[in-house]
Amino acid sequence: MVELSSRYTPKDVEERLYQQWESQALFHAEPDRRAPYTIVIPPPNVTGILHMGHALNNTIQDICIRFRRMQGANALWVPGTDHAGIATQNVVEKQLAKEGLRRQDLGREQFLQRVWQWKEQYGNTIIRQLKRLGSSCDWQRTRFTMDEGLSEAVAEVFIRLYEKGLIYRGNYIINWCPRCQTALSDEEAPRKETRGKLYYLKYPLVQGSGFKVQGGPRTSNLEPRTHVVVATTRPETMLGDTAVAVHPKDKRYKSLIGKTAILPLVGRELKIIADEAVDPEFGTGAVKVTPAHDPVDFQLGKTHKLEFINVMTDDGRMTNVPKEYEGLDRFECRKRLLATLEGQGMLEKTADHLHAVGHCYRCDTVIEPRLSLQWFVKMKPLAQPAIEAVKKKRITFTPARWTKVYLNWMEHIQDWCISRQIWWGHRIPVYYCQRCPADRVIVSKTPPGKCPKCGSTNLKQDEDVLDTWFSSWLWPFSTLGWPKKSKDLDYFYPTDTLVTAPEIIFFWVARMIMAGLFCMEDVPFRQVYIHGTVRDLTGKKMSKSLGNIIDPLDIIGQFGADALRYTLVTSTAVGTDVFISEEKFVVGRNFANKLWNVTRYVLSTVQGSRFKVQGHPSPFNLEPRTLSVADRWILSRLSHAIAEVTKALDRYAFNEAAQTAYELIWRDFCDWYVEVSKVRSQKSEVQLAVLAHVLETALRLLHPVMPFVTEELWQHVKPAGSPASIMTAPWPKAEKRWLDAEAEEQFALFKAVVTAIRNTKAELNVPLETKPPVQLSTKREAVRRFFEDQRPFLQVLAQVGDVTVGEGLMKPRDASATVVDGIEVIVPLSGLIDAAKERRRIQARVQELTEELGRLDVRLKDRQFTQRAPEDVVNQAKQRREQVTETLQKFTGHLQLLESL
RNA sequence: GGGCGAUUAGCUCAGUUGGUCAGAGCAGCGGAUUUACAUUCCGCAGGUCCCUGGUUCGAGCCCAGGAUCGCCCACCA
Repeated sequence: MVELSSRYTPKDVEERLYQQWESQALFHAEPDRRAPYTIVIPPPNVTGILHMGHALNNTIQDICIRFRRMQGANALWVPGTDHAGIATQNVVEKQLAKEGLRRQDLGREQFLQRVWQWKEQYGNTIIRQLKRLGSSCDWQRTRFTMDEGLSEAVAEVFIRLYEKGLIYRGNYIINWCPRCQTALSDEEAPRKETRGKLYYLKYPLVQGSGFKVQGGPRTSNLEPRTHVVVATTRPETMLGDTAVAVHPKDKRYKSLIGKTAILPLVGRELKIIADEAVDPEFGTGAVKVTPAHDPVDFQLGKTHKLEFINVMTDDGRMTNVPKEYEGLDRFECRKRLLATLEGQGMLEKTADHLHAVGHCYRCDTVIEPRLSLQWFVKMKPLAQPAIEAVKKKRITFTPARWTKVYLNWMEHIQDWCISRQIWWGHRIPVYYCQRCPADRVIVSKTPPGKCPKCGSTNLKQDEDVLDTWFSSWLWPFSTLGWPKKSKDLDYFYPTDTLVTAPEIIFFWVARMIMAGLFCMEDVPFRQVYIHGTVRDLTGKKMSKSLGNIIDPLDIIGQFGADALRYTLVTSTAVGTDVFISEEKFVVGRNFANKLWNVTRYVLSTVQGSRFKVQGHPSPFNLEPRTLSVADRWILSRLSHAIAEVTKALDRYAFNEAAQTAYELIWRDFCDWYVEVSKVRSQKSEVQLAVLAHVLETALRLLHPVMPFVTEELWQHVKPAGSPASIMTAPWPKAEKRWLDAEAEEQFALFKAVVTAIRNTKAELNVPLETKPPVQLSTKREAVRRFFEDQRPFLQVLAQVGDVTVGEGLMKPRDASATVVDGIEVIVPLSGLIDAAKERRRIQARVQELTEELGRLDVRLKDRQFTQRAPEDVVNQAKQRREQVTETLQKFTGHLQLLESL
């Protein structure tokens, strides 16, 4: 606890607190008698640094967990990182490259040592940043997907799946990244709309295959057909073509079926086959078939027993091709090949073509679909129960629309390629006996001593490692001890809430559900909240390549983590995207500052009184009779706010929760209650109690959103017998007995009258210190009595002199009168304003404005300006012109009024 | 080719089941400085709630159609 200075300095407060929180293990949770509440943190990539997406994600989770913790739940939030196989390996390889080394130079073992070294040194960055953000994770439980226990879980689930026949190895077309030189799952190879070309290639027909065409491509109409034209976006793959396919019902090609074409440049004979898979509408209706490099062609190859010719190496160079192309990069080969074909007149035409091309999600290299021997997980049997679980609402999505997205993906799920040709990761627990046939595999958690079949000790482990997600999908239970039995697992599983971004639904959410049901026979969590994407003000996703990143750590440095959290959370309605700019964080900072200062004020009023703010009894029992209307009003507002914030947090409406707390604290408490309180006798213990109580409660109410400032301030105002930290203080209860419709109505009336008087004074530029007498006229007797009571408050808040309350009061000729809620507010004006002085002031201002208007007019009439200057500059000038005109009119009105006085 | 979301004040956005919902913040403008807070206070917003129909006593809010923008999914080479 520190002395509260006049300036709020989030940096100092936050720095101190977050280190305290960490060392005191305040967020540690063990199974006990309380109801558990568990939240699953998406383990961030170990190479990652905190970006806005993380900041939003973790702020939301932290709000949830702090909210539940205060509600008395045994709240557990297990933090950690995943090993991010490809990304981490890339990082370390880059490091090596600076030393002129490749990973192969070190060898597998040494390379892995380097990666571990790197992990020890840098892998903690994001964890540290999450702490700085205020995340109240159980840091003692921090896990890493390569930890011993989690690794065991990976091997265990591999074996279980294998034994159930759900893991298999086979040659299929997979997504290959030639840069990372590994296979990728479909999810890791997102498709991007790409402007490409569609090349129309002529494949000559073997003599005797030619014939007259009926309505084929126009060029060959009525001529003896000498060739068939195929269209392709990846011409280089033609070197691996082993057939040409057409649709069986396509009249244009009917008589070509069974004939033979010649592959240009190579000279290979290609059978012309018929298959329903061919779309007669696309291209020429004839398609080249490259079974080793395209998923559809692969299928064709299988059905028609074609040859599979792989024409590319692991790094995307050509192989098994004519000499002049051997060893060329795939795109270089494409260029040269097209040039040659064109020279030979074999390139019929080139058309622009928009298509979706897979890109590596780690390095953005264009994916090469390629035939390769890999391990796969059979997904359909795993997906079925996962679909059921969601359909039966054992898991619910918020917003609900994501349910459909999830179900749609699950229903069309493809098998999952899980082997990766990298070194950093969980090595596949499979061994091959060198003496037995190659397809004989031994699946084992630990290296088997000898082949169970032939007894040979010459065994070799599979070289590949597993997809990182193959360990992440076990996170909800592997972090709690699975496959071992544990108290934690019994107590905390299934967990309650998962908070994540939409792009993670397929990668992780869906797979966790499948893994949970498979391994634990229960869902891993009950609610999934999908928040939005963080975007800049133009709606673009924040990304390094666009250069529109706002660094959360930067914001924390400038405005504080509380400000960051507040602004992020108020900028997003349930499940909508978050649009932010740097200025928006000022709002959060100002709010923290406001809290700081109002606390200072409350503490200062108490000083010297018998009332003790810190340690005052709570819940306090006040006699309703002793409360003023303002007291009753603010207590009522407080109760409403508590109910609303609680309800909002229950339904993930974080923006509404934050907004409600903001309105209560700033608009109601600071702007009105505190101001009113200044009028009353400082010795009023009732008032001091209300001030302290409302402030203290509001701090608790806001704590999940702004943990640092609320913790610090709460230490100064907490009631006797409170816990050491606001984090474990009870969540505020909405006291029904404080709900007070009458007080709310009366105080609203009071505010309306004050505002009306302020308006009148402001309109006429009555100096603040001038206190005009005011008459309030109304027929309602109760209202008259009320204002009689409120006279002193009215005088201070509206800065007025005598207040006359009556019925049917006469309005003097030179008085201003406004009616609010049936009350006529009469402010006599004569003698209030030094008319001459005011007239001079206004005239001077009018002159200034007139001159400015003149300048603007000249400018706007200048064609050079209006036509050549940037549009927004011109618009700005126009806008300014309107403003000036408006202001001038206002002043003219004032002048007229002054004349009439 | 499917699916989803958005369209409300100059800007960024709220508006839970249709009836004080036409709002907030920022920007702008006019004013205030012996103040808990200038990271402040007071006052000022007339915006066809994208368009067109429909349901209803009544619609930003429900329905149908359309427009614009954005996102996701899909093996048309």
